[in-house]
Amino acid sequence: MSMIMDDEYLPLRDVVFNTLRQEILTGKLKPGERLMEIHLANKLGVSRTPIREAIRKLELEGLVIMIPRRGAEVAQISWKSLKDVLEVRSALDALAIELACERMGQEELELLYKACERFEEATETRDTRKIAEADVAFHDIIVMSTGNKRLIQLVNNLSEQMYRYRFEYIKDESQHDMLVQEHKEMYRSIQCKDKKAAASVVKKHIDNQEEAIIRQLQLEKGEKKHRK
Amino acid sequence: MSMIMDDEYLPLRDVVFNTLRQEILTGKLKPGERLMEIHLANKLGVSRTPIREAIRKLELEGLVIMIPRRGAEVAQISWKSLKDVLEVRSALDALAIELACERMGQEELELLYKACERFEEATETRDTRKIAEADVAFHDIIVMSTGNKRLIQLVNNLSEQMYRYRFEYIKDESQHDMLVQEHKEMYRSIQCKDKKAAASVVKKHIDNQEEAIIRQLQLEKGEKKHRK
DNA sequence: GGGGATCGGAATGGATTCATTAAACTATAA
DNA sequence: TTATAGTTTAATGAATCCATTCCGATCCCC
Repeated sequence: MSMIMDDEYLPLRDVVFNTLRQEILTGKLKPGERLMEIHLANKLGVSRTPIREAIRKLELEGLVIMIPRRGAEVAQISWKSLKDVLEVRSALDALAIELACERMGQEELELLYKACERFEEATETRDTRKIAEADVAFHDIIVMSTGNKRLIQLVNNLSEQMYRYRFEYIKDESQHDMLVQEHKEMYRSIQCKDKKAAASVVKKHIDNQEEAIIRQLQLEKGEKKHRK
Repeated sequence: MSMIMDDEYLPLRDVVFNTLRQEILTGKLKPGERLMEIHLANKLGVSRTPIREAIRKLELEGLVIMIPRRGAEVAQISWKSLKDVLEVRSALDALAIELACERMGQEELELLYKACERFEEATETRDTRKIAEADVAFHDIIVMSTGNKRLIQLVNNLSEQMYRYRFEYIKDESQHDMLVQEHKEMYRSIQCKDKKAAASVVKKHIDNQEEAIIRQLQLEKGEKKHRK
């Protein structure tokens, strides 16, 4: 707990919030695992208060669920809840790219082009981490260009909910060409301000992700059965 | 603080959360007003802890903003932020009604019909409160019928952000006929499973709301100027 | 007389303490 | 041996306490 005062002040509760959030999203804290205040307080070297306040926020985000008089645990991710998230994301990403068609300026368009190229380069390195980052960067430019703060917040939120699966998705190299193609199509659609085309590419993009994630889930299920 | 143990247990923080939330949404707590922990604790007859935890959740919802080392205050609603919310709501409500077209069962369809009738009756009473409730009930049926928990949560959240304006909107009796018509159209579209029509009615519905709210805002601005 | 510094009050940030409750374990009886 | 009841333990809920910081007012010096 020494590297936190880097350049700006952040209340402890927010540090804890971000920490726990990351641990849940990256799978370090597994679904169903109990979040015990004292234990976390010891582990993170703070008192219970910031832990509790962080948990309240995670609760509202749906990342943890509260059981009255029992405490918090990491929310289960069911197939259904994932489908729910993807359904909403699909609509919001479509909205985002339509707005981007209207609102993206010349400089941003160039940034997007560069991000597109960088993503293609990243796929060639086969460095999963790098690919994921380039992908996020690309999508961020689109979403940010809408200038709609609420939309930005919601999309970020929803995409983070799927991070643990995204890694697996990106690992699958057979998908890479398609991903690059889809990104290029998005770029072109925005460049031409063709809202319809843009929206349909995004929806296809998310559908692909959904399929990949479902495959992933079934794979995991299989492994579990096998281990038993 | 005595009527709260009605039938089920609710942690104090959630009681406080709901209370503060209502007061903000109904305008009892005005934008910019400071939320002082001790003061609220005295007022509500609880200690600071549940107050703080409630405020954390309100912060994540965007209803209050935290100023470091200064405390919380009720978030300002700018024209821009309202437009942002409406933009997102429009997309999500459209998604909701499209899904409703696919998924709504016969019983729910009948419920929706009844809600539609009840709304029409409510407009005739001219009881603003009743009308608002009937309106909420109608939309709730649609959103709930999607079965998408995340979508339900988000739409509820976003609509509540506009409650203070909605009252004013509903007061305007010249709009009532149009509202009733739009509700009927929504019902029919869902009944025929006509997704396109449904989505376009919803978008029109929200556009109307936006206009009404803008009128309302300008009115308030005028009043303010006048009072000066 | 004006500007700056210092002191005081007040509010938040965080920790500790106390009470309540629920779950688990053990012991006893059938 | 199993089931039930009682006890114990551990974790959350809530309140109080201490430290830090910030804003404002007053006072002193230029």
